Amino acid sequence: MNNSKKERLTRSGWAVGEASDFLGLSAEEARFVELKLALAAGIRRLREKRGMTQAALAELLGSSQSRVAKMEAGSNSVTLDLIVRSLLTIGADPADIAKLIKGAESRRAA
Amino acid sequence: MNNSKKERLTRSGWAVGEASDFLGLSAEEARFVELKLALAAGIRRLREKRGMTQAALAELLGSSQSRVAKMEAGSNSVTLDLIVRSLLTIGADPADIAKLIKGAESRRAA
DNA sequence: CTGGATTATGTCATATTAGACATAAGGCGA
DNA sequence: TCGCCTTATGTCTAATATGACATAATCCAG
Repeated sequence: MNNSKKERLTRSGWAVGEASDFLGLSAEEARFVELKLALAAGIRRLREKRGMTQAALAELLGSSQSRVAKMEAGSNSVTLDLIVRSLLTIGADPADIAKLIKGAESRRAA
Repeated sequence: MNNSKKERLTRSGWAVGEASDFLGLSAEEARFVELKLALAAGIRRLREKRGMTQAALAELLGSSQSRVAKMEAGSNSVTLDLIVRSLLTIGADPADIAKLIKGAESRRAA
């Protein structure tokens, strides 16, 4: 689904507020990516707050350090499922997740 | 990851509030499933509100009726990615999604 | 009840993601 | 600078999800 473009974009330094709609990205796709990035950021934040390394989290998840890295980078090779599961695993509850998602919307107003 | 159990459970008539932790489901897994079900329910609600049929939504999504059905059923053969994408496509914004997720938490208190 | 439309379920082949592993790159203290 | 620890990136194979198709089950107007 035309990944390479998006990938290059989101990968190389996109601020959360503007994975925008100017290339092939439909409005929904853009929103989807932002949402994913917001959650990804949440993982990193929580992980660091707990003083965990990526490797530690990976073990907790039964996954690998590399996947955690990709996850936190919001790489498009990782699914929302994995991200959300991870959030739950490090102790975020649905309310926290909801909050992260709300944060994703309208950083656009800026 | 021990799907059959969960599948049978969630499939055959599980109310949203209690995809609970009594079989193999870890607490996080249970929360994850509930969250997914809540979003799935959101899709159906929105779709019906728009007077769309599953087939119509499917076309809009570039998917198929059967997949939409599975999606709304919260089948574990559908990813959160697809569900969320669908929500965005029928016009839900991040705030709506956040709301749905909040709804998922603690219908447990009952 | 019958028929048309909608939704549910099951099964494929193909595409995408998973964890693993190797290895590079980036701190950072001594 | 040198190591050491952590994070980033790339690439495999196995696992899983995808859309498609077929077909059953529901619903409901007439």
